[in-house]
Amino acid sequence: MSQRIIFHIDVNSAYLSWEAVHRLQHGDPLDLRTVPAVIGGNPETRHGIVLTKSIPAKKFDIQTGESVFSAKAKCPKLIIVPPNYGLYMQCSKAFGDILREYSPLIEQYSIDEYFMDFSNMGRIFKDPVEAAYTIKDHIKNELGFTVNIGVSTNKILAKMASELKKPDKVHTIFPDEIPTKMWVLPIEELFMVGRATAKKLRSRGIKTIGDLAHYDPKLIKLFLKSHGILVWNYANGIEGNPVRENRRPLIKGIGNSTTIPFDVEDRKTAHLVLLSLTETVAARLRQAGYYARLVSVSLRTNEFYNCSHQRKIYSAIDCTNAIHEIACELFDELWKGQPVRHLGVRVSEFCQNSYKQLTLFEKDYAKESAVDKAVDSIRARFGNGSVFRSSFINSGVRFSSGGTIDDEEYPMMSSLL
DNA sequence: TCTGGGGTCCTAGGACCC
DNA sequence: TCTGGGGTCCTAGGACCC
Repeated sequence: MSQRIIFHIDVNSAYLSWEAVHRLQHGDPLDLRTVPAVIGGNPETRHGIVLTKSIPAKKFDIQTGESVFSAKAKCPKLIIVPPNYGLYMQCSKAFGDILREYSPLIEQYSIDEYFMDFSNMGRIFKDPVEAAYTIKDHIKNELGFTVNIGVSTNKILAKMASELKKPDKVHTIFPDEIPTKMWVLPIEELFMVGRATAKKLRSRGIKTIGDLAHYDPKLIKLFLKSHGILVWNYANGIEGNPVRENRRPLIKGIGNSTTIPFDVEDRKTAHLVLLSLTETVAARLRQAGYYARLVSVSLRTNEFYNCSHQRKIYSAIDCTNAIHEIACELFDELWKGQPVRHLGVRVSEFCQNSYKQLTLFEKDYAKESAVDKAVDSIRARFGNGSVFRSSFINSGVRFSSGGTIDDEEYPMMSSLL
């Protein structure tokens, strides 16, 4: 088999670039990419973290994930723009459509990243690096935002290459370039080495990707288990997964969680928040055509203590009330009376059919299911706010929170590339 | 002082059974 | 009463990604 050629295409400061282009197109004279700016949530509703920063903002040492408050302290003139996920979905799709003109084999990896298999394009494009420049410029000219393209022989090397100098660049990390381009980088830069792993590696004197690559893999496995083998292979550029066309993604779980604008101190309000979370979870579950056998509730206190509780159910369910009832029981078992900052509901362990045969002590949700079906179709036609439960009126809790159900879902990445 | 939300995968410990 | 392993299932929590 001949050598593969893989591209990784990554939008530079995606959310911020997309917002900048959107504003320019609507007559705003300011290009957000040229000034210190971030996409960030609203601190007043306790959603205040930085999601994406401009390159000028980066010069003030503003980090993704830090609080808007501290980012502002680093740069008082910082412009803060709220996220607009609908816009991002549109940009992501337009971006993918251009890529499809260059190779039929592309895989969306996240909202702003694609892999492309360029192995069999040799007849049309003489030099893959030249082709990468063409694609990069095509996207810039047609859509107005810039990308980095990494070119190599597998996904991990292509992905590492696209992370090198930004923005608007094409880089290669071919196997013979690993020592000069990848091994010199600090260990934190390696894909799948996060804070915890970096700390463990550094405590053993492993400071660069090269240090890890040369370390005895048996010793790495002793203290990092299977994850150690994964990152050791990545450090050596070893990875062989194919670029897969996005088939209907096999979803493993559906969840919805929210930081509540105020601390919840009573059961009743907590149950209402759980209902608003369950509404979207259950609707998405039904839309996917699944029934769930596991319900989980997660909780964060005002002191940032996290805990969760889950229950396996022996007849799979998809009905809002059934899921909500279990979520409330789980919450009541979990909650020790602390002020609650954040709540989450998640369903998983899917199957295609529910067993209609009721076991002893189980409720028949047939009527509720009929109501769910009717409400789903009304919301599909008239919008999510067209029907909601009266219990939310004057409660201070929003009737629906989290992801909408009509948005096209984009695939989630896994650690396996 | 402030610290989001959506996922996936892995591990450890306990229950239970043979 | 005290002593084993091995296997599966369930639950909680942690690590990582964007």
